[in-house]
Amino acid sequence: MAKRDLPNTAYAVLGLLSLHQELSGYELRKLAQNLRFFYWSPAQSQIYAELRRLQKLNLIEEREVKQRDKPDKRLHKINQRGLEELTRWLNQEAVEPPNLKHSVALRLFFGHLADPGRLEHILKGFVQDTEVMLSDLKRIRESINGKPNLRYPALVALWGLHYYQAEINTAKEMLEHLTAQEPEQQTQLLSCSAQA
Amino acid sequence: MAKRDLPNTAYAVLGLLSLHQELSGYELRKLAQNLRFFYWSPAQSQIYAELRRLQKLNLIEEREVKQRDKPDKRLHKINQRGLEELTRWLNQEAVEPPNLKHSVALRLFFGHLADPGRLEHILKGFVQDTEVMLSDLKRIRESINGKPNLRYPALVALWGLHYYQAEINTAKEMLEHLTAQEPEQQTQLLSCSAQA
DNA sequence: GCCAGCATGTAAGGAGTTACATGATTAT
DNA sequence: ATAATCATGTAACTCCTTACATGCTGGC
Repeated sequence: MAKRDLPNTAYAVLGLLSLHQELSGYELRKLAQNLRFFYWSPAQSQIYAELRRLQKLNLIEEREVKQRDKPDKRLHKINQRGLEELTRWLNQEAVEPPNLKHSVALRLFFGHLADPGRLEHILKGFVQDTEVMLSDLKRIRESINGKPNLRYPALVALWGLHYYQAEINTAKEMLEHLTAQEPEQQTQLLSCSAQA
Repeated sequence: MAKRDLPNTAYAVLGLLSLHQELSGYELRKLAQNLRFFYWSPAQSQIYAELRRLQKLNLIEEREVKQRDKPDKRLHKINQRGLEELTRWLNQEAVEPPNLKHSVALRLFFGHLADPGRLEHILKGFVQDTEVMLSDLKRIRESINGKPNLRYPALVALWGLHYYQAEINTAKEMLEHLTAQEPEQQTQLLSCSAQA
C-alpha cells in the first residue's frame, strides 16, 4: 500500500508513464511541458526528484540503456503497483480546487498606482503571450486529435483552447475599458484637434 | 532601496494596505481572501509572516491598539518607502506568466484510468464549485461597482466573471463529449428498449 | 455548554525553484 | 567557433502549508 497522497506532480509523472510505457527523465521533461497549458510544468530537477521518489516507493522500474553517440540514459517504466496507485488517486482521492496565480490580474487589481500606459502595456503583452500559447496548443491538438489512446488529452486540449481564447477576449475587453474611461487629458486634446 | 523582488504575496499585502490605510493581520487575511478569485489566497500564517518581513524591510509601520471586549490588535500601515516599492514593482518589474494548476483538467487528462462515471462526477462537482465562486464574485462585484477608488478591483472582478462563466460552459461541454461518446453498452441497451 | 468570531503567533516540513556542474555529439 | 540537443544530477534556498497553541467575548 503506497503511502498515498503524493504531490500531484508525482501523479502527473506517473500518469505520463502510464501513457508512454518507457521514458527517460529527459523525455519525460519534454512531455511534461505539454502539461503547462493547464498544469504548471515542473522544473527539470523536480522531474528527476519525482522519479527518485517513485522509485523509492516502488511504483516504477528502471533500466539503464547504453548509447554510443549520446549520453547513456535510464528508462523508467510504471509497474503494477504504480498503476494501481495512480488509479486510486484518480478514482478515490478528493479533487483540489484549481490553483490560479494570475500575476497580470494582480497588477491590474492595484492599477491605481500604475504609470499612464503601463496597464495597457502589460495587457498587450499578456495578449501576445496568450496568443502564442493558443497557437502552440492548436498545433498540439491537431497532432493528437483522432488518436484514440489520446482521447482525454485531446479533450483537455479543447478545454485549453476555450480557456486561452477567453483570456484573450477578456484582456482585450479590459483594454477597451481602460482606454474608454482613462484618457482625461488626451481625450480632450484629441477631440480638440479632431474638431479643428 | 528595498531589496527588490519580494514574492508576489508580499506585494499583494502591500497593495491591500495601499488601498485600506490601516489594517490588522486578521482584517488583512479576510481581505486577501477576495484575491482568491484570481490569485490563490495565502494561508493565515503566511499573512503574518509577510507583515513581519515588510516590517523588517521598513516598508510598513505598525501600532498597537488595546481593545476592551476583543483581543488587542496591531494595525499595519504602508509608509512612503512601501508605496514607492509597490509602485516600482508594478511599473518596472517583469510580469510573470499566469500560473495555473488545474487539478480537474489534470485528472481528465489521465481519464483512461477512470472508473465509469468518475470523470462526470468530478466535472459536475467542479461545475458546482465554480458556480459558487461565480455567485460569490457577482455579489462582491455589485458591492464595489461604481466606487471610484475600487475601479481596478471592479475591472478584475469583471474579468473573473468572464473566467468562471467560461469554465462552467467548458466543463459542461466536456460532460457532453463524455456522455456522447462513452456509453458503449448502455447506448445499445437503451436503444433496444426504445425500439421495443 | 459550546461554537463562532476576533486576534496573533510558532514549529515543522514539503513542494518547488534557480543555479551550478559535467560532458559528448551534431549542426551552423 | 559556438550553440543546441541529449542526459543526469546536487545544493541551497524560498515559499507556503498544516497543525498546534492561546484566550477572550457573545450568541444559541
